[in-house]
Amino acid sequence: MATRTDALTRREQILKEAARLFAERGFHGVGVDEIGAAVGISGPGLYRHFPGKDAMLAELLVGISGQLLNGARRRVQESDGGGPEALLDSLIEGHIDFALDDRPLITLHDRELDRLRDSDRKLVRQLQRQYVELWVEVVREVYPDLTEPTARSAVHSVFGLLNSTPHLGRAGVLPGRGATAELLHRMARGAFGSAAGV
Amino acid sequence: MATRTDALTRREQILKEAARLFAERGFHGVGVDEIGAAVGISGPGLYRHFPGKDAMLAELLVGISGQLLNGARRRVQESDGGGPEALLDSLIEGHIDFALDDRPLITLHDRELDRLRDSDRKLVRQLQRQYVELWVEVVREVYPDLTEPTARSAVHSVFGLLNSTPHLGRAGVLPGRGATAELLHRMARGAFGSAAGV
DNA sequence: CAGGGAGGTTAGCGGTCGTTAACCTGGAGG
DNA sequence: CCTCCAGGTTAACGACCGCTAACCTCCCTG
Repeated sequence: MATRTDALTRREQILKEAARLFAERGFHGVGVDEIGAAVGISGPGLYRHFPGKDAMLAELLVGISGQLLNGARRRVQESDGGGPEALLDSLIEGHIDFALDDRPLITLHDRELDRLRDSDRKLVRQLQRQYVELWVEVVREVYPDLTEPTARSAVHSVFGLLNSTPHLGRAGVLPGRGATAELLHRMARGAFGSAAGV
Repeated sequence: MATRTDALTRREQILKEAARLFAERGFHGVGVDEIGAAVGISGPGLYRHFPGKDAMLAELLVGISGQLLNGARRRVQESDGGGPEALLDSLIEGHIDFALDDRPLITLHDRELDRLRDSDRKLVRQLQRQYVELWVEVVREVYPDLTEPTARSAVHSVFGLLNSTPHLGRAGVLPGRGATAELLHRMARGAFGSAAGV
């Protein structure tokens, strides 16, 4: 998942620090000078890499949505034989990995969407919708009693549950990463099960 | 829950509209002129009611946290006899009512906390912590196998689930309010149950 | 009926922020 | 060795925004 070598491109450095700062203080709460300072250059030097501040946010949000969707599609394709239960577990696992490893991005994901230009926002929304629909299909295979609207609501709610990781202790004080992942996984399955008749 | 009559005070109007705007575009993304326009006065007229823009956000966030905590405490006191299961159901119900009826406030609640002055932020955090601890105690009575850190993580996660309502269809297209509340309630209970051994 | 405060108004100041302009510099390539 | 460009720098502009100042006008009260 890294670029080519282990070192980050200046461009990737900028995106990473911008994501962190946007998540911490909000898009409007961070100045370009701060972003520049975070990567060791100052202020307008950023404009050698991005056409503007908006473009950084757009690239981050489109990247997040695309990454989630692509990961889910890959899991669907690699799941021949395991059955829908195993596939749902795989989707949950993938989402949890993302939520635990890229907390700032998860935060941005549903917080700063409205700051995008119309075209970018529509693209992100489309990617998000496809991701949701993919989940809805799998969930309804596992729990056939769920109607489609109910399944969709349930999926959104489980996303809320899984995306709660930024609120779990600023430093991962509580249990270790593995235990947290397991807990979230069990709770997600339990929530889906209770959404259906079970 | 209204003031004295049915009509809102100018001050309450302002708070309500400010909450909506802050939730939609973020604290820094809304200007005082817009807030004023939303209540029919323009710009600096707001300063007859609040010492500054920050004060509006502070009052909103402190109000939210206090309202949640007080509601929960009331439910605890009124629950003599029902047993912990009924009490947990009552807490869940109260939180769902709040999440469904005051979506903008729920959004603000965990999004703009960092924009507060230190003292206000500490107050809000303290109220939030008390609210969480109250839940943790009740949850551990219902599911004694849960360790305290696990129960706390589970509570945060269930909050994430319940607070997902802003993402469920901008207009309540899907099921009706009652059905949504029921669904969220079942999912929350299922999530707690699966967090414990069940 | 005088007067005064509550609750508006508009004009404008001061600071911040995104962006552009103009300039500099080290290192790769012919 | 000259050139040139990628990737910086600082200065500065223009817009916007929070807030204050100064002023106006009802309406309530003694």
